[in-house]
Amino acid sequence: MRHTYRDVEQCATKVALDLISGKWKPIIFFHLSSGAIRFTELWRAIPRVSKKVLLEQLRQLENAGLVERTVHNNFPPEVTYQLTPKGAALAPILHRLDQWAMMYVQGVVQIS
Amino acid sequence: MRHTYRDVEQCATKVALDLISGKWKPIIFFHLSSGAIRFTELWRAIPRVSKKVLLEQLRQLENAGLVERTVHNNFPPEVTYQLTPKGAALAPILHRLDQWAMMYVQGVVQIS
DNA sequence: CCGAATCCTAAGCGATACTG
DNA sequence: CAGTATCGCTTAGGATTCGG
Repeated sequence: MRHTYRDVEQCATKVALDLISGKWKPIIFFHLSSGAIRFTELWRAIPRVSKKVLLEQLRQLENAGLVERTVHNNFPPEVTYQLTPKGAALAPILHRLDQWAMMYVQGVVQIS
Repeated sequence: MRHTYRDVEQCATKVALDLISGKWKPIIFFHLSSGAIRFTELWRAIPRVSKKVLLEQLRQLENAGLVERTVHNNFPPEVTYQLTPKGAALAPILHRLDQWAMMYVQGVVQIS
């Protein structure tokens, strides 16, 4: 007997994927896993993304509780972003996805 | 020294996420992990998706080599879908995402 | 039963210019 | 340096209809 979802959002996998699905979120995650980083530094590390969009993605991760935004009262302005514990808990899982993808592109996926 | 991606698509995590990001793909994955299933059976198990969209998602998974489509020469027509080994190799990773998401929605994410 | 064709809408993303 | 505002494009997804 197969299970039936009444609502799409009841699928936990989808919940997780929605949180990290965004054109630049995986890359943001990648960079933040090295530690806190300033906005402009992150922006320069990711070519071809507009500041507006990068900020949108960061806001979404922040609202999801995966990223924390810290304002340092300096001049010139300094704002850093870093992973929260929730976000960091995701890192090892994303790392496994990473490994899978590397094997995937080589067409040699066998046992995980 | 931080790494810089020249192209977004070089991010392996993004490659993987792109393959499984789609409104219904996680749910399709969930159902197919129970074994092969007929199209209409799958369609009925996922309420509120049009056949067109469900077919699109299946095609994409098929083109990605994660799902296999089998035509049985019966009448009435019978077509079943099932995970390929590549697709099945993804299952345990998705399962961990699942566990993370369940803790996430409870706000109690600690150590993975 | 399975799938293709058409039309439509909402959302994501991008380019650009501007501000404290 | 960090962020906002506006505009326009492209695409994913959905409703519906038709066909083998």
